[in-house]
Amino acid sequence: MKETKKDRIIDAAVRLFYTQGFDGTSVRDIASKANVNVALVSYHFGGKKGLYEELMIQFLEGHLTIIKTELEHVKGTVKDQLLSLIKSLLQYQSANHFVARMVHREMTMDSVLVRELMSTYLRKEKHDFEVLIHNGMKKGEFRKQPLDFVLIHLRTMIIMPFQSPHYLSELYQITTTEPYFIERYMKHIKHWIDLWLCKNPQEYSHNTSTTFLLPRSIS
Amino acid sequence: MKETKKDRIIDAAVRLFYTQGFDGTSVRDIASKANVNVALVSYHFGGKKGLYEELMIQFLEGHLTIIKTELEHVKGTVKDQLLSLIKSLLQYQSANHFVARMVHREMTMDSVLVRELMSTYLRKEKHDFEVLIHNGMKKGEFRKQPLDFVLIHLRTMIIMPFQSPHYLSELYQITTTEPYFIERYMKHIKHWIDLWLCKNPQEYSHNTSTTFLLPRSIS
Amino acid sequence: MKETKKDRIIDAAVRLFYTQGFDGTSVRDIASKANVNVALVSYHFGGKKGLYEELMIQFLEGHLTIIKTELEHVKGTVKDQLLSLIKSLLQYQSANHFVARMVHREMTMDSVLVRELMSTYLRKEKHDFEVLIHNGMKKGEFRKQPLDFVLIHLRTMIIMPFQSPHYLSELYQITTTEPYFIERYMKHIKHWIDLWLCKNPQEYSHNTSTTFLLPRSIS
Amino acid sequence: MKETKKDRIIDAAVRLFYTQGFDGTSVRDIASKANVNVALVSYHFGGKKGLYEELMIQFLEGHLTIIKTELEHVKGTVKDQLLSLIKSLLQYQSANHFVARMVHREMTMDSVLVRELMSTYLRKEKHDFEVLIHNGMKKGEFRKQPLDFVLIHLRTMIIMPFQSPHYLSELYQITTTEPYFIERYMKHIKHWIDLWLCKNPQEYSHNTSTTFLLPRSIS
DNA sequence: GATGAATGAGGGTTCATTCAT
DNA sequence: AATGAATGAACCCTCATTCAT
Repeated sequence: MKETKKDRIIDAAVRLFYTQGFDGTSVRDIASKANVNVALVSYHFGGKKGLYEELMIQFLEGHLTIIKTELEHVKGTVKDQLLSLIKSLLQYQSANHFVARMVHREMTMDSVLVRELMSTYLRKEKHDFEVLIHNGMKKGEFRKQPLDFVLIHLRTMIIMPFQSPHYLSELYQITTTEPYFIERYMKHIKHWIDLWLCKNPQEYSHNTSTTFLLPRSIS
Repeated sequence: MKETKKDRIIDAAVRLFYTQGFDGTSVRDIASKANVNVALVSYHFGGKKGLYEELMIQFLEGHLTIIKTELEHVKGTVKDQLLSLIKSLLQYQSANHFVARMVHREMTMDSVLVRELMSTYLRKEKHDFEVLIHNGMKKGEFRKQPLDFVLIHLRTMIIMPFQSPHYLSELYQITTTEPYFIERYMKHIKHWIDLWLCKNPQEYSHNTSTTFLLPRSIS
Repeated sequence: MKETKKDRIIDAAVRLFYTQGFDGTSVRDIASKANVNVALVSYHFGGKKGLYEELMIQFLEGHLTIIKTELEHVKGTVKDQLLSLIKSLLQYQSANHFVARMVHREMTMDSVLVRELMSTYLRKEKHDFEVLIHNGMKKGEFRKQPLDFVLIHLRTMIIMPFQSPHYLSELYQITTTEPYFIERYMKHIKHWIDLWLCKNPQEYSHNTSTTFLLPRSIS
Repeated sequence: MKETKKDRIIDAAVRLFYTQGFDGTSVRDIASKANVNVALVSYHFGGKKGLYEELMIQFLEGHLTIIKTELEHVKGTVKDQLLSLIKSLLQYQSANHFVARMVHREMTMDSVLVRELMSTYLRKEKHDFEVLIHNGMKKGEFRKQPLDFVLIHLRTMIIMPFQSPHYLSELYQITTTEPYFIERYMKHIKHWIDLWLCKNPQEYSHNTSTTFLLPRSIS
């Protein structure tokens, strides 16, 4: 059950890519952090780029798997399905938050790799969400409205905490990987769904335990 | 009135950093794209890093200037102020969309520079928005509610189109730099403000000219 | 038993530093003279500076080792010890005359490295000679006299032929690395010791086989 | 009577060459230390090398001038002439100790320049000393003996304090530029001349005011 | 599976100098 | 006399990868 050198490389790589990006990380950095010979990266992954792509693809495939599983197994209203799906995606990112940030950042690049991954994975993701929302409309649960900005908005909310965890922690002292964070954030998203998608929005009960007003320095 | 070599360097750098990131761009790339000697980068900016930071800081200071100017000059309801401010920020980013993406991406890094810039610029930005929203609450325009996620949500919406323009264009054929984009997107944001912040949300009139239903491939 | 590339680098470096000094020698010079890839210098020695320091330290440690060995093993009068020690040091420098000159020149610089090496190696050397001369005085072999200039004078004589071999060869056609040179020079030093240190100086028999009078061009 | 920029360059250059050597000093270092535009070095001296050579030659010509003047004007015994000459040379070097060390170090290089300067200046210097010592022998003041090592020894003593001032100050706390140093050192040299050159050596009176025995740590 | 030596390419920066002003 | 912009060459070093062991 021991950790292989290959695993050690992956661990080290994830952490370094997460912090410094792809170009900012050298194979030597990875190897030395993994306490492993430099040549081993090329041996196991066919080079730095191969390692990187493997990490990206692993993450994105897990992502798609989550979506697929959710859509197949969850019953109930479309809204329930949607909420369950979002929560799963948040948990997935939280469990892999190093890779998550790495992927989200890389996706802002203009590389051949990104273009390929977008065509392959994000297009699928987009399609699944489209179908889901569309179902909600057909069943009368959701208000009819243009889909594009809704989908984009939804995705942005799902991704944001793991794309800019640094911003949240630095300016709001919010740790996005703590288990309680997801619950709090889910309330926020639920509120958005009620307001934006649903026909008869429930009243949103404010969680008064959190910051309600401005810090003293402002008032 | 001619374009100096220093300007040419800036132009080239912005485009390359935008596409490939900081570590993915070499000074030789920049110099050759600017049709300029390599040494000139060090001469004018004290090195690649200096050039990069200068671009970041210029952008962020312009950003803050916009906010300050808006808050001082715009009259009317708080909602009007907020909408005007957001529109200005979108226009500013659109006018500098290369640098914008560059900055937004860099802000997801864990570097000393980022930490400094966050403390300096983003903290101020956060504070100004806090005051604005708080005013809206005091005057009874906005519903009272916890501020943190509202602020984060707001900022995410403002930044998103320029942080991931690639995603929008690739999957939705939306060009974020076209003038008409801002108007469309402003409607979206206005809707969010009405639903989320205001007490008596106006009815949101769907712009039926845009995609209403799913693409044919789905139905 | 073959010569490794590392050795080849050392050989080339020694010769080049000797001729052109540290700053006057480039790693490319070294690598190409050693018929070796440039990167290998950094690989084996951690860079040009590392290589340089390794050479310096190796030489100085050998130097100290000579002194220690001599002082431990040589019997007889103090004068005998002194003469034997000096001869060994001359031979050591002669055997490593490239590095010797390199080191002696570097020691005239005002660098952090030099300050460290002086504190470490030359202080020890000075101390050993002090003890030796002091012993000679206690035993009545040497005349009592202030030590400072004596030590400096002695050291200068030992070092001079290898610090300025060029001067000797250019103006006096004296090759400091020929074996016969050391014997000739030892007579000179022996004379100085007799005159300066010893109580009853022996008569100094001039070696009439060497230049006695001025060259014809003068007379 | 104001200091011209040209002078400022010379001052700065002397100090920097003295500390870091020729290759270790950049034109920018010099210009910035002199508070002067970089291009001015090329303008006034035709480049870095030109400046360097001018400094070397100025010093060596002053050196030769001293010798010439001394030999023409000083009367008395040959020994008196020699002592007066040596003292003048020490004072000259002391007055120009920055350049002195710079020149002495450069003279250990194997460059075309050095070869030329040796042929031109040091050969003359050697010749003048030869004549002087030879005169002393003819007049019966000095013992007849081979000249080569005597001349080399003499020159080494004259140069040493300014070639390795750092060694003296670091290990013996001797400041070679203090006025009193020359007087002390002259006694030492006088002693050597008495012992080595003269026929009836006077008794050497030890200056008991200086370190006589070993430091406590040794005894 | 794992390693240390070795490499060619390219990294960013500094160099001394030139030139128009 | 003096300058700031500009340059081509060279600087040292690190890069990802290969290969014999």
